[in-house]
Amino acid sequence: MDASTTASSQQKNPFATGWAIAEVERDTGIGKDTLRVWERRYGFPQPLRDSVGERLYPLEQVHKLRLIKRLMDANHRPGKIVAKTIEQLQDLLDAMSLAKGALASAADAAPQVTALDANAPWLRWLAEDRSDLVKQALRQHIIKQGLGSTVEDLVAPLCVYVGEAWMKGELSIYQEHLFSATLQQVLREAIASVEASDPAIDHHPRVLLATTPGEHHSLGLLMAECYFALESCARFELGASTPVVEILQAIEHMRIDVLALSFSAYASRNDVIASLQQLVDGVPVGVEVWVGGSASALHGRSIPDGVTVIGKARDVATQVQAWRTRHPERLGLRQQ
Amino acid sequence: MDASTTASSQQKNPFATGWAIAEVERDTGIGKDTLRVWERRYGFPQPLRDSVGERLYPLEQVHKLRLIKRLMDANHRPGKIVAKTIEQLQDLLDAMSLAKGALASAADAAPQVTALDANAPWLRWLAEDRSDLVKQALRQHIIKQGLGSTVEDLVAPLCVYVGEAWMKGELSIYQEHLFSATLQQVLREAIASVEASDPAIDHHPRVLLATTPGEHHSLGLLMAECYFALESCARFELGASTPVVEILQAIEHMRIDVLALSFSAYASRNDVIASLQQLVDGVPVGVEVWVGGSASALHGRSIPDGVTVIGKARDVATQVQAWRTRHPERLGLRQQ
DNA sequence: GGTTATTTTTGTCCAGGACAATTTCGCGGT
DNA sequence: ACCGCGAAATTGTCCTGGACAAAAATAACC
Repeated sequence: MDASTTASSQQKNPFATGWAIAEVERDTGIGKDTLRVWERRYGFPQPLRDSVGERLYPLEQVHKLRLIKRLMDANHRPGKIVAKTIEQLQDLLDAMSLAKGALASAADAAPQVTALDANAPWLRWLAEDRSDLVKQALRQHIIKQGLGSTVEDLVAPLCVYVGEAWMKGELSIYQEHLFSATLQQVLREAIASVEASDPAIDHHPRVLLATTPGEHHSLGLLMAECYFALESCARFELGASTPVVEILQAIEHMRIDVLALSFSAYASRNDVIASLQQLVDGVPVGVEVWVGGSASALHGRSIPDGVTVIGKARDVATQVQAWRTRHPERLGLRQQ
Repeated sequence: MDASTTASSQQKNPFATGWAIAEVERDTGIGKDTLRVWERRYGFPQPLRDSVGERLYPLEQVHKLRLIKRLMDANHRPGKIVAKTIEQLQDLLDAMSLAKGALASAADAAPQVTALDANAPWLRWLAEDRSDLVKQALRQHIIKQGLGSTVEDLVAPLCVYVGEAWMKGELSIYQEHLFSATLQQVLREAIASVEASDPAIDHHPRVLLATTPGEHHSLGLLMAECYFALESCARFELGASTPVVEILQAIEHMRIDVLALSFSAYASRNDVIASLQQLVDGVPVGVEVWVGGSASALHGRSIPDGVTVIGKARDVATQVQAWRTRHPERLGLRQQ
């Protein structure tokens, strides 16, 4: 299958025995200090040394480090997994996506199944790098079924599938990046055309969309934005990984009514709760905090008061309508 | 009600006397090791210590470090400038930017000046969070002057201005995020409409657009994409911060002809060169590597062989045409 | 069950030494 | 004056091994 993929990556030195520590850090995202301390504590990685005594990581170890990083992003702890073999790690990755799939289908089976049928070709297209076909099919679905249905019934489950396929190693990172870019393109396009044909005069609530530091996935936010656009709200995208202080400042300066946040499945429980707490404490009175995403912490009971948890993307529409009945005074104001 | 929890709204420490070394590294781009060795050798910076003995850099020293970094990007040597006062450094910088301004205006005075005049209102709009006005004006400019001219004469200088304004503290981070999002929206919109009305049959060269790990700014890439779209190339966006190995894999699987990279001004010299070296070494024969952006390392002499440095965004068009005359065999192939 | 203490785990920091890679300098030769 | 070329200085990164706070897991408690 992909036995050939490793060939191109090594042609560096006359003595291509491995990578220097700085290169490994860049590639895996694991810091130099961390790499050294793992070696000391767990005995892995165990790099060779060059003529000067500097670490030289063989390709296989770099590969294993990449797997470990994936698992750690999914809240595994290094002490438990670093000693395992590559096969065991791969099994863990597979098992993880299975467990998650079971959980999701238990929660709401119906949409999963319909999406599943439709997905078969999608995943193949992605594996074959035919993002043009994906784009085309998505556009068609939007025209036939509408943006709302596309997001809920197609895009959302598709994201789940891609995440799982990535975990299992069926898709590589670049394919995931490509998928994300493709999706963004189509959704933004759709949002623009919704906006262009929007007859609404009033655009309240004014919504700020953001992600807290450490959360780099912004697809969830984009999906939410689709619904806000359909409800003709004024939307302001701060993008991923914005410091809490900056979010608060933006809310004040821009007379925001609703702050919309998104947390992906791999956000750490504490980060989620701490960020939310900081935000609800710092937000001016009258501003609401809505949060969505697949982070498990959102379904717990330790969410701070004053936070509205949005389960399914479609519920954004409901919430907007509820907000409007709660705030009749804001309507009819012609703003900006 | 939760007056007791106000502790969380506090920024960081009870004693906010300075920044930790990791924060300084992130902000200045100077590595931790380097910061420590400067302290040992030159006596600067001389951070305070917290209760545990860890370095705490006062704001003034961080500011001075920023100035030093800028001078070093312009080929100054640390041993010569680290001992100088802030005023002396500022003088050096002023002299430098004067020299460069003179150089630029000698080369092509007209666009510089026109852009500058037009900017005054733009910056004010940004400071007042009127991204709607920015968006509208950009769209108008595209219609009147075309996408190419808009990118080169408006968007590019605007980015420079925003970067400077941010350095001077006239804009906050959230405003920069907002600006970036606004720009992206308009440019993507323009690219889509260029693509829709593209009569070309052949779409070679096939271009992969990406950014190496650590580089989170993708605006430069988007500007380049505009020109690729105008030349009706097939474009594939990998997005920001993609590991080198993944880029190489994508190139092989997708039969890419040209890899387009971008490095922002904040990229560290070594990262730029190391990544480029790894890429040209790993790329299959026949695939070209083009690189652009405001990173100072690109103008140095240590760029690996086989890399094409693109100075101005407009030159992308020239390069594409040159590529096509170099590869007559690829033209006329109807692909995907 | 849910909340609070205690223990373990884990990432980052520190000091001070070393060395390769780059740049500058000194010098002789065209 | 210009150009090459070895020697010397400069500079960033890597090394070891120790330390500790922040976070997570576990235990203990109400």
